[in-house]
Amino acid sequence: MFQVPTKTQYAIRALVHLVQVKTASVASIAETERIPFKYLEAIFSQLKSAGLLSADRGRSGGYRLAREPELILMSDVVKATEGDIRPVECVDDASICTVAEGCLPRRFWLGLKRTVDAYLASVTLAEIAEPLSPRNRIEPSPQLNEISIAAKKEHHS
Amino acid sequence: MFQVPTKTQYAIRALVHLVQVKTASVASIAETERIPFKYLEAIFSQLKSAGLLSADRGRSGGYRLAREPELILMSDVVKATEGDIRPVECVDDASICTVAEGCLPRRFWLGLKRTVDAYLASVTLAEIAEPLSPRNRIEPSPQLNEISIAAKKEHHS
DNA sequence: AAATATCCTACTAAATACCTATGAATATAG
DNA sequence: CTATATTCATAGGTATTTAGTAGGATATTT
Repeated sequence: MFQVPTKTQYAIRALVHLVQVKTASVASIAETERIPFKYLEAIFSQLKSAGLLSADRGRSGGYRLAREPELILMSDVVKATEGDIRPVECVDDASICTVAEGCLPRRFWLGLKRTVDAYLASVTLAEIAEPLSPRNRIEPSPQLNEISIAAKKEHHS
Repeated sequence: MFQVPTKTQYAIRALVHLVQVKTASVASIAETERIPFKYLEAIFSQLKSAGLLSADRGRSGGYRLAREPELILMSDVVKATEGDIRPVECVDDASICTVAEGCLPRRFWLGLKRTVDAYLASVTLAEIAEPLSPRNRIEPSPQLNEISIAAKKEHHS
């Protein structure tokens, strides 16, 4: 479950590359990142449509980030390569939920969606692309979880 | 992304049913829950292997929960129907990560996995199967998120 | 004009999700 | 003890999604 498609993994690798290199052609990125050229071309097309990349055609053209990596959330990236996060159909369209039972399952799935969304939106491309210094923080998630669990326990008693 | 397979959705619906009915045959559950009979049979086989269900063969046999619904976590269910949560190969096997760059992406995916795991483990089957009273709480996730986001902001400043 | 890019459309291949079929093993009710 | 109702085991089969290819048109710089 929750296997992240290679498409999205490729997208992230390529974006990280672009953070460091500023601007590059699909061909060069595909080569150094070992990503199938034509596939990456298609992926970049999507990322551009989503407003994450800008492109210049022609000789010495190439792709570059459309805005600062600090302003690119990982949720933006995921939303660009795959669609919206929709764990179950009925989270959009409640009318499907004709099985009665007040649909607590639905609320469960909604909660999952919110949780994932929140996590993805809590990390920026800049954080992921940070130069490989031995002590870089970016520990948003472990703490996030500790807190969540603690909060849950509290609420329960 | 994160489309939850119908298999898991079926599993949950069927388990909820079993919470209320105590014991039932696959056929009866399949009919009332509108789940393909043979498919549900296969799913129950998995759930039994995972230790979530017990079964009695023969004429008035059927399935029942192997333990109290309060002790069945949704993470157990998901783990039973699909495997472990493995957003990216390298979260298990770090040796794949030969692309250098200290692999901050890997930490990002790990964080996602932890977040999802924590959420799934924070809800029990009992909570989802609660009788349909107008005011049943079970708001673990919305609050959980508010807190998380608040905490994140705090941490940021 | 030649070279090097992005861009566009269509296709194939592999994997996965979803479901069906057949029948054996087992227990119970009558 | 036999008919029946159940779980259990194995082997398919179809449809959808994911992953990747192919070929070329279009734009821009040198």
